Parts: sequence; C-alpha cells; structure tokens
Amino acid sequence: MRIATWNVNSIKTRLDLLTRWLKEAEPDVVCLQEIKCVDDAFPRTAIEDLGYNVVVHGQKTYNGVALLSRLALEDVTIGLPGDDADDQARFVEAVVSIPGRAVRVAGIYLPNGNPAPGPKYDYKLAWMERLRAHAAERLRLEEPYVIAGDYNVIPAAQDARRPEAWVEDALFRPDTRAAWRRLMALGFTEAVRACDDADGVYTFWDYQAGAWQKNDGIRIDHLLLSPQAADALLTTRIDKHVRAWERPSDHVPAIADFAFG
DNA sequence: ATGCCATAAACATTATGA
Repeated sequence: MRIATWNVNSIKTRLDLLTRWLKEAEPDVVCLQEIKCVDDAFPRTAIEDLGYNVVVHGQKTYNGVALLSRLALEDVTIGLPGDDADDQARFVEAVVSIPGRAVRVAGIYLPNGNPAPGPKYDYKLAWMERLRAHAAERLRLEEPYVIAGDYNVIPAAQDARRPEAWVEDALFRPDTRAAWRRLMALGFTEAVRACDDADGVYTFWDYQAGAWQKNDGIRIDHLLLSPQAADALLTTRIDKHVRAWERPSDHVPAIADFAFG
C-alpha cells in the first residue's frame, strides 16, 4: 500500500498537476492539504474518474483537506477533536479497509503559526496539543495508524538548508520543536527520516528569492506511523521533480510504501 | 526592516502563507 501526502496550494489551480502525478505515482491513499475551496467546489468527479474515493473537508479561501483512496473509506472523522469552536478545516481521518486488515489514515494541515509570538502561534501550539491528545487515544487501539500531512514543523536543524534563517520562525521555534517531540514520544516513527538520515531532504521550497533554484528548502511534510504501521514500512520517497513542473505547488509529495495490502 | 512569489477574494488591494 502506497500512502502519500501533498500540500497542493489550491486544488483548482493544481488539478492538472495532481492528475498527472496520480497517474505517474499510483498512490493508493493521498492526503491533500490547502485545497482552498468549499466541499461543493472540489473537483470530485475528475478524481473519481481516476479510480479514487474522495472525502473532502473544505473551507472557503483558506486551508481545506481531503483524502483520496482507491479502497473504501470508512469511519470518517471531520475536524480535529478537542475544540468545537475551531472552524478551520485542517483535519480529516478515515479507515482504509483492506481484506483482513484496516489502516487508519489522518490527513492534517497543521497551523503555520506566524507571526510568533502572538495569537496565531498560540493557536498552533494549542492545535499541536489537541493532536497529541487525539493521537494518544488512537494509539491505544494498537492498529496501523498514519498521520500524514503538512505539519509546518522543521523537526531539526538537519531539516533546513539554512536553519539559522528559521530560529525565530513558528516552524522552528523551541516551543514548536518541543511540541513535536511530545507527539513523537507517544511512540510514532516519522517514515521519511526513518528511511533516510541524509541532509538535504526537503519537501518545501518558497516561491520567493529563488529558493528552489538554490535548493533553499525545508522538510515540513511528514508521515507519522504507529508501531503497527512502522512494522510494515518498506520505503519512502520525496517526489522532488514535481517542484520543477509548470505552475507548481511550493510543496512536493512525500510517499511511504507499506507491506500490508 | 521590507520585498522578493503565489493564491483567493474584499478585486487592484488585502490577508495569508512559510
């Protein structure tokens, strides 16, 4: 089973690239972030025609996440539990059924948090704590569980070409990394780092200042695996070449292959 | 300290992103 995550930065603008990439990469499950449209505006038919079931948690203009799956999606959770007043579309979760087994997959768009400090940063840290609480509950099920998405977290200096440029940023501040470590300490394995400890593994390059041309990137898109999912992990891949396509997203797909299914 | 670029909508400036 191949599970991928990709922040497309508008599904409407990126539909042709998404279609091209789905045919090329042949993922079984895809977590999309920043679709930037309401549910009814999502290009559902175009994606269903490629053989995917679709669950959308959309929002006008900002945020928005979706799950695509070749297999049935069941037991859907829309929105991150823990705060009924939070109306930002950043979390969608479902069970992907395979014969004799089930894998639960959550797609997340974790808040950016800039400028920091400030209310947006407070929201980011609160959201990370809610994610930790929800993840702890899911881990008690002792099942294969994958939380994939745009975490807006640079876990370590190794994950940035110029870490010194990010020390005051919400993606890399000490409180952000501490919250990341509290999440990981529940027992998760980050798939990409588990398979490759090299420097220079990035998933995002800013549109500005020639970041892509200079390979001035950061690694902020992650796949967190429960122990039962980590046991089945085979390989990972970053589809970096997609960043060089015409009118690209500033993020590229991150992919993990598993032995189940 | 700001813009550098990209997106959507408030439509020609603003909010947001990272």
